[in-house]
Amino acid sequence: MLTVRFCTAKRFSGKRFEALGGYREDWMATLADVARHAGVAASTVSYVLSGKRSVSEETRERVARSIELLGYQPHAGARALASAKSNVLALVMPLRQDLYVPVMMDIAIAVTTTARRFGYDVLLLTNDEGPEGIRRVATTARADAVILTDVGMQDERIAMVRQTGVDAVLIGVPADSAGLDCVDLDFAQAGRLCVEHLAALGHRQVAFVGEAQDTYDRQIGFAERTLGGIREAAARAGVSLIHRPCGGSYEAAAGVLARIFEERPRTSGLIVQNEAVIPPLLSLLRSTGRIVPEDVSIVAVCPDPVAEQTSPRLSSVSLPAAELGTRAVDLLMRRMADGGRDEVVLIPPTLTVRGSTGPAPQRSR
Amino acid sequence: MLTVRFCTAKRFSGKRFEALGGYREDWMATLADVARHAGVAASTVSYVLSGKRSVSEETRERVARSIELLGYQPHAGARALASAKSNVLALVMPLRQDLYVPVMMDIAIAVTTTARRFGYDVLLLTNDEGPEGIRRVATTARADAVILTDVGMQDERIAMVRQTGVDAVLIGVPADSAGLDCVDLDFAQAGRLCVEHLAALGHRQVAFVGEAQDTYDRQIGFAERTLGGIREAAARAGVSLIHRPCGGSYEAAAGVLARIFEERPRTSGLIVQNEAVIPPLLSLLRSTGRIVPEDVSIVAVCPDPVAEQTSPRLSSVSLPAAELGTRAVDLLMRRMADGGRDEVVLIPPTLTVRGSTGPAPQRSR
DNA sequence: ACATCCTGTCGAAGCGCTTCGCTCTGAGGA
DNA sequence: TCCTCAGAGCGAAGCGCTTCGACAGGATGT
Repeated sequence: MLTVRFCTAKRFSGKRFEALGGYREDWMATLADVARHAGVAASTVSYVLSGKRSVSEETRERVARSIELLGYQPHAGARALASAKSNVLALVMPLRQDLYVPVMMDIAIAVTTTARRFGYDVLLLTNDEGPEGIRRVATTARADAVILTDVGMQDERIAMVRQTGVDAVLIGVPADSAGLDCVDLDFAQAGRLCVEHLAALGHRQVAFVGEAQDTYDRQIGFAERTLGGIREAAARAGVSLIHRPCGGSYEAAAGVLARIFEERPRTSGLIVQNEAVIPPLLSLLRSTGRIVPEDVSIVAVCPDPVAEQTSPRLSSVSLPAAELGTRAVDLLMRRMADGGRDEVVLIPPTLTVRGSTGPAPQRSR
Repeated sequence: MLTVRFCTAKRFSGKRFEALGGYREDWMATLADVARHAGVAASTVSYVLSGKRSVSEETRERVARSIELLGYQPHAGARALASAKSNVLALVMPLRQDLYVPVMMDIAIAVTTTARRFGYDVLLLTNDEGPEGIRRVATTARADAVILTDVGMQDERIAMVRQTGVDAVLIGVPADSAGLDCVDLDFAQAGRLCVEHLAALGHRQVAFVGEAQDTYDRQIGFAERTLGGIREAAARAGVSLIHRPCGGSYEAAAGVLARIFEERPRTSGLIVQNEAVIPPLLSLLRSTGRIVPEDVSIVAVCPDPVAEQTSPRLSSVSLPAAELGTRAVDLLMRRMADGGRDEVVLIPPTLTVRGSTGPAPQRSR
């Protein structure tokens, strides 16, 4: 086998370096070195690498051997400069770190691994740079495209995307999605599924423990859509519904829960969206003597692992975070290749029945 | 005010472009354009930007105006090529996504925002590329340095760091840290604090509910060190200790807890490290009729927000995830500037007493 | 008075890669 | 037989920026 002889992070080569003083242990082969070693022109090596022109089988192999032997790796910056493509995409993470952390994490990981499959690397942007981060990354050609997460109905980042004309895919759907590619779970349908499931089990009084109030204030799309779907299905199924936003703390959950049963003691079905609330909620129900699912049924909208980590396991509509990330990258790649379809991809939700839902208790209770 | 006239993500300029056909709405100013507009040499503009040579106040202002007017942004790739510095650092995320997700997230966010302050962007690497990802990113000059998280006592990525000679900082401390900069919470001390706190409250039988068994199998540093600290302090304080690894699921927690009280019914103090276990644990204690802290005291090693989201709030040694990220970047910047000090920075832990710990119950119980 | 040192600026070379246009061969069609 | 054309390879120009050496001219030291 041939072995890599030199391969280090510091690149030293070229005239500038040789003029400076010569040999170094840590030396990086350049395309020119490969060409020289293989006895061909630099352009030929480039064509071998890119496949953009045909190269005879023979030279291709010779070049490949030289590449291997010299441990050649193309310089990303030089490539970006010459080809006007950085092969990097930027992932913009949400404003608040407190919310749906596991979801964001899954998205980030899925985006990164999927991007790699297409030869792209992922640059992480936090929102403390604001929309300017998008401009910066786009105009300095640090990234070729961006993926936005945690998209609000009105999102200032969208204006920046439009202004710079950078290719983008949103995870989440804004009010005006004209000219944009978006992907999201069909939260309205998710909401409907929850209600229909409870209704089918005979529950007539349902409470929706939603996201924190400020999520609604900021008009984050998925929260509004879920609520919409729930309301619609409740009306259709003749289920009486109350909606209570709820922060992630134990106290918030306690307050909300108390108020729900105070106002409507007959409440037998709970729909939960804010995953942080789930542990407190279960704990509170238990300590107030309500058995799940005999007395109260719970259905959640959350990632499957979360639903499976409680006791009893939660019936839930799963939030396929990884799929969102993967699909976003797919859309982005297609957009960069063929141009955008300005498509809104809504992933159809599925409800998995686990141990937290059962028939509504008899009236005689 | 002067306004930016052209500013888009697509860059079109230079001879290659003009030869190709001329004017486009979306046009990007280059350094040469700025120079021409300001009536100076390109190098002068460069020096204005970098400050590496003195430029008269007058020309500096003229150049600044031109930059503003043309909406000039330097091309990252060109910079990287010419200066042999990408101004990017790579953050390598852990193998498993299941563990300490909020911690990783905080680290990622802290690293990103801190890096920005130094003019660096952050590239996200997942471990499914393995150590090769580090090589790739280093040898293609996509990143100037790397930050490793979730470092094991024996970590194959370290060999790659040594081999490529890329600047690196580890979050976590490996068995052999020679030639490396590391930063971590002083987990041994954290463990000691937990034991000492319980001992001071009179607890004589303590159980350590640790990380999942495979975390110990993989010899992740922090898990071993915590255990070490706990053992040492227990021996010193005359506290009798058992250690039970515990996965994150409800069932695992139930099993471990049951076994603990079976083996040693007098157990009155619990130390918890795996934050996923906390909600199930509290829930189980309640349902088996043990009151916290009257019957059982709990002290956790976890991020403050986690400790504050339960009822009762947990006395805990805080895991300063954000600080780890910030410090890692600081170390890295210093390393790139002055060379490495090969330093292991251990952040001194602090224990915050909250509602979950109290005096040990009387023997007569 | 001279050699010497800054300061501020310029021009040119260079970073490592892609891509365009050209040349040369040999095969195939008319 | 002549022309065409695809295949294979080369050379050079170019991407947009940094940096080195040079140089003009004024200030400084002796």
